[in-house]
Amino acid sequence: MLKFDIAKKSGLARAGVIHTPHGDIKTPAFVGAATKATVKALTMKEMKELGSQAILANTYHLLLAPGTELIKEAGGLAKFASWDGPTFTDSGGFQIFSLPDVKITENGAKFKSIINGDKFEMTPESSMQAQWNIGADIHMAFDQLAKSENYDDMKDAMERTHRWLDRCIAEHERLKNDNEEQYLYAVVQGGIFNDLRAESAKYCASKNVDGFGIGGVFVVDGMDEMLQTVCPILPEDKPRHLLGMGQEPIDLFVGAENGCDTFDCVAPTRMARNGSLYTLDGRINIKNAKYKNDFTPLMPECDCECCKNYTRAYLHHLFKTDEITAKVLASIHNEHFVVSVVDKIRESILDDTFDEYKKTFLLRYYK
RNA sequence: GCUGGAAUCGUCUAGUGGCAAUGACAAGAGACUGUAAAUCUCUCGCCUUCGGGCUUCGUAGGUUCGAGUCCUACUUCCAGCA
Repeated sequence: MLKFDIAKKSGLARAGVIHTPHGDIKTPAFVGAATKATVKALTMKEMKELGSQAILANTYHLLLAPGTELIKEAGGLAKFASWDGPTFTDSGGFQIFSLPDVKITENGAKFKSIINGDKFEMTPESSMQAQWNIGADIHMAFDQLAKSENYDDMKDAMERTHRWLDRCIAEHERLKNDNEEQYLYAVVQGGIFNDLRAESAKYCASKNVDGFGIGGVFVVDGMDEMLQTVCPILPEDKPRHLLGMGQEPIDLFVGAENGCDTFDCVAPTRMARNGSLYTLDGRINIKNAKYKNDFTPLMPECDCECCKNYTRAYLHHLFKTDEITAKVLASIHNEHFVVSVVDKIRESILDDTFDEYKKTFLLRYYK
């Protein structure tokens, strides 16, 4: 069983430590999205230096390239990517949601390769096998994230996710080896319907898993209420990962406040590549003409490599001339921004100043 | 000096009788939440009560119902010959 120590609780919120075979994660923590075993535009050294504690890769993408057997041969994801720290893998369930032409059957989901168009099927069993090959510390159960706002469709997807969870657990147990430690999170679904969310949380809570992912969240309007439904049902002594949330700082506050321990999101690095950068006063588009002559740091209060050494005018120039360094510096900043926001949330839980920090931060950011 | 060729939005470019005029880049702005994303969308002559109105394709004339497109002259540039 994955070891998770809670150091401090405050309402539903908690600060703790997840002990993985590749190291500890002090929670709440923001996990970097390393979909194809790399955080886009950043080296693992830069990820360490900006304060990232863990990364999350994607099973579907690594299955297509370079293949999960190769990652196993390389010694596992962390070694392959030269990441000295904890790792997660997402199951490929999100691709059911995001890719076109996905066919879902009871057995699994039929995908088309985005690389060469080859058709293949991913099942709960094959996702587990792939994740064991990849060798991340924490695996996600193969789930179905549905698009629908129709209750019956959502219920179908949730129930299938539950049946798939049982198959994931069985396959995970079968693949367990006494010499290896890899852990499985069940994923709570239910979309925008709180009664389904509650049902899914109860189902997942009843299973012998190491933690929980909460999925399909960004389709929800009012995450607060949904988390207040789900988290109290989940066992307190196991970690919870809020899948895919973190573009908006408020999501990190609301997530942590309601008992989520880890987060991942592609938005900070994607937005960085597109020139949308976080500051304490909200996001700015550094490509805008008004930054051409702005010789101040992107965010004076920030201690990342980008903000300590470069000006907005310089970043503006790098973006306008389409220099690779623009994306590197912007990614360092945005990733550092969300990582440090969550780190400060942790500190504020530990010293009982969460409410104050949340209020001050959000008031300024969304003024 | 002679003989050809060329001049279209900031730049390059499409266009050979019905055109406010093609495409690319540049410029201006927006989007992005378990990454098919170094991507995508919108604007890009002026005005508009969004119906439309007005002024445009080196300059000046001409032919025509109608000209960026045809004719004449001029200006500038390019190539070849002197």
